[in-house]
Amino acid sequence: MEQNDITAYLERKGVKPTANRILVLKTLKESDRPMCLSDLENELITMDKSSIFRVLTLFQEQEIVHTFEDGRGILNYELCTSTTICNLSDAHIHFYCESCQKSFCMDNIAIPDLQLQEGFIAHSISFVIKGTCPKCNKKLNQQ
Amino acid sequence: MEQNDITAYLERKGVKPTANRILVLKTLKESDRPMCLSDLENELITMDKSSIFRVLTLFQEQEIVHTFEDGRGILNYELCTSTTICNLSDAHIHFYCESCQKSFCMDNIAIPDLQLQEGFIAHSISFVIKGTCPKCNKKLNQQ
DNA sequence: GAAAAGAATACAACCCAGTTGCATTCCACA
DNA sequence: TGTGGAATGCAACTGGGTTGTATTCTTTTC
Repeated sequence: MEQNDITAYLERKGVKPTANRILVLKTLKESDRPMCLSDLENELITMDKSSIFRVLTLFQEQEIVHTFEDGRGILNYELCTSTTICNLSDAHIHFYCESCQKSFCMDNIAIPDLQLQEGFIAHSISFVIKGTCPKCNKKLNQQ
Repeated sequence: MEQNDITAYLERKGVKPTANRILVLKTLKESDRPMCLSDLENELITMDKSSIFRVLTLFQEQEIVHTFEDGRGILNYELCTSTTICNLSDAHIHFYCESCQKSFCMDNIAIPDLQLQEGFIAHSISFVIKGTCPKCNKKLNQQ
């Protein structure tokens, strides 16, 4: 994605496109997997942790990213890919690899209708499967 | 549940039934909901946090309790109700109330078969629905 | 029944992800 | 070009979880 596109996208979302915000959005876009705060810290050595955090918080408010907890209880950030992705209806499942500590999107697994007990009202869901990813399974098998 | 039953249960699980361990197990048994470390801290003022933690760790190893993260990324402890509850096959969904910060078991909602992508191997699952519980919804409606 | 060995516990300190206060810098607009 | 508000960096804090270690308790052995 071009710098111009990123700028335009931020503006469309009502966010002033500062250098840092462009940087964070670009990094998230270029990553094929969700990232946590420390992932971004390691990637963006020019930015302070608190600045990254505030950008991510803003992005969340403007529904540019959404979050979920991986298997360790650590927040992961992921770009919203459509206007509706943040809604309950099309939330998706994440996979957390206990070997390499990375999170993956399981876009292809649909979450079935869940019939909650009387009185419970759902706002969001967080479905995480923990295990080992293909790469790590391969490595483990070779040993 | 009687003290004797608790003692016997611990012994059956290969755990020496010390006063603290009996206390923790009793507290968990008497709670109708999963508890986190600080819940137990507040309840068991005679016990140190680290002691509770070590008892819970031991209970986990002996499959007396299992854990899951609630919506805040905080570990919750819950008694294993059968010999198989800790397996992937009969894991269940939890509900986290964002209003009162309590976790609930949704025993009655079965988790459907999940077809993972090639190469991924699941060890455990953690499905949490966030929202508001019946009690809080009632309160909110009255306002 | 006392001493020795080992397990359980309390206390204190630490780790780390997340968060906040505040001073400084940047930038748009007058 | 000066000014006000937004954005940022730095430092410090919070809270859940965890660990090292000294002390206490329990069990074993003689």
